[in-house]
Amino acid sequence: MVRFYQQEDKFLLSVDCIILGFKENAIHVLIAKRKFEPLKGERSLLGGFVRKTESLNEAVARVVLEYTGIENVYMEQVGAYGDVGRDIGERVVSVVYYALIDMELYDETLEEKHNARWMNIKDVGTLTLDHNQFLADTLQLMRRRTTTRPVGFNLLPEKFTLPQLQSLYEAIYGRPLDKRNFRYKIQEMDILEKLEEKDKSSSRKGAYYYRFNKEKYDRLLEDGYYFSL
Amino acid sequence: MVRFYQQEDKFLLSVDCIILGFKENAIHVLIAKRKFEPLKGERSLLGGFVRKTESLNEAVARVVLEYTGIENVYMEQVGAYGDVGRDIGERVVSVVYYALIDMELYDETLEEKHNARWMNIKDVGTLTLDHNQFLADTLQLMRRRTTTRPVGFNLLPEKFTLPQLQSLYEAIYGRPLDKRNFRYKIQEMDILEKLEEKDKSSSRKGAYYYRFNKEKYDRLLEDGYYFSL
DNA sequence: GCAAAAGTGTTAGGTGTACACCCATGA
DNA sequence: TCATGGGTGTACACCTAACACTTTTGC
Repeated sequence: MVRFYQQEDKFLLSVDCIILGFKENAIHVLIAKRKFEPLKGERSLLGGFVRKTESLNEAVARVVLEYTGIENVYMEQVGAYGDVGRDIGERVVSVVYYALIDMELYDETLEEKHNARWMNIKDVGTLTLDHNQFLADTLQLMRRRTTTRPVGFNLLPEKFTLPQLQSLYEAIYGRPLDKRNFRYKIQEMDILEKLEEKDKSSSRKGAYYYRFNKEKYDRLLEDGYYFSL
Repeated sequence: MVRFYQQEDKFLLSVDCIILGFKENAIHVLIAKRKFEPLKGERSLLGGFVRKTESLNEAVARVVLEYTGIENVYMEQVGAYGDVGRDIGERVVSVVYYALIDMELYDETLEEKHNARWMNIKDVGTLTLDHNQFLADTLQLMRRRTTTRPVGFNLLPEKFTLPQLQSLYEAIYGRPLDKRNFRYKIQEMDILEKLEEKDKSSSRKGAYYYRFNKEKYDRLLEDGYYFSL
C-alpha cells in the first residue's frame, strides 16, 4: 500500500463495549475487574485494542464474542472519546459501543475466566477512567433508541411474554407503565406473533409467548415508520 | 509517561468536519477540492489529522477555524468510521463532526486559499471516499437534533426575523411549514427576545428582528424540557 | 391605490393517558 | 375456593394540524 501520510501522529485505538442484558426486571451491565496494569483491580467496561486488520465493528464483535460467547448481537456506536489525558497509561482514543444481548445465551464459564460480573445498572458505582461517562452516554442513547425503534427485543429470549416485555420497558424507562396502554400500542404496531404456548413459570394462569416478527418490522421501516412506546 | 501498551497497533486519526451554513433559503455545506494526492481533484469534506497534543474536539475546532475563520462554533460528533479500506492512501480512522455556523461571519478570502465552495446540500453530488455517507449520516443527525433542541439558531445571525427562522426550518425539514402554527410554537417556547428594529430588506412592511435568549433556554433544559417544532 | 410580505386565532380530529374488572389456574 | 398474575375497553384531556384575512409600507 502506498503511504502518503507518514509524517502524521498515530494513536492507540480501543473499542469499549457496554454489554447490556436483562434479568430480574432490571438492566444489567457486564463489568470486569482489570487484571493488568495500569489501574489493576479497578472496575471497568470491557474493551480491547483495535487491530490493523479489522474494522471497528469487527473489533467490537470480537470483544463481545470473547466476553460473552455470543455472535451476531445488536450493537450501536455511542461515540469516540479522545481527550488527551483520558487514559493514564498512554494516549488512547476509545470508540464506545453498546451491545444488547439475550442473557440466556451468555456463557457463564466466562465470568471466572475474565473476572467479569453482571451488575444492575443502578448499582454500578464508580468505574475506572471515564467509563462512568461512557455508561451514562450509552444509557441515554439506548433509551432514545428503544423508544423509537423496536430494538429492545434483543434483550429478551426469542420467545417472551407480554408481562416480560412490559417489565423490560419499565426497566428501560425507570417508571411503571400502564398495562392496557402498553399492550394496546404493542398490538397496534403489529410486529409480534402470538404463539400457542404459554409460560407458566410466573403465574398459575400462564402468559402467552410471543415472537418478534422481523419481516413486518422491516416493511414498516421501509415506509418510514417510527414507533414510540 | 509510562507506556503499557507498546505492542498494540497504532492508527492515523482524522477529523472530518461537515461545516453547514444557511443562505438563499437552503442549507449549504462547505466542500473542498483535494489539492494533494491521493485522489487529488476529487471533492471532499474538510478535515485534518489529529495531533498527539490535542483532543478530538480541539482538532475539530482547529479545522473549523482554519477553513472558516470562526471560533466557538456549535459542533457535534457524528461518529467514528473505521473500515479497513475506507481511505485508499493508508488506513485512517475518521471521526466525523458537523458544525453549524453563521455564514455572515465566514471569511470569504478562505475560499480561494483552500479551494473551498459552499454548495447547496441538494446539489452536492459525488464526494470522495465515503464522504457521501458522512454527509447523509450528518444530515439525519442534524435534523433530529434541530427538532428536539433549539440549535438551529446557530445557523442564523445574532439578529434574525421570524420569516428567516421559518425558512430555515423549512430547509431543514424539506417541507413547508404553516406560518401561524410555527409562530405559535416558537412564541410558546419563550426563548426569543423581540427587538425594536425591523428588517426591511425583504418586504415593505418589514419584519421584526428577534434574538435568541440563551439564559431562558438553559433554564428550560435544567427542567428536563424538550422542545419540538 | 396596489403589490408584496408580515402578522394574527379558532376549530376539528387525533393521540396519549387514566382507570377497574373478569379470567384461568394450581394449590 | 381462593390467591395470583394475565388479559381486556372506554372516556377525557391535550396536542397537532388545517385554515383566511388584515396590516404595513414603498413604489
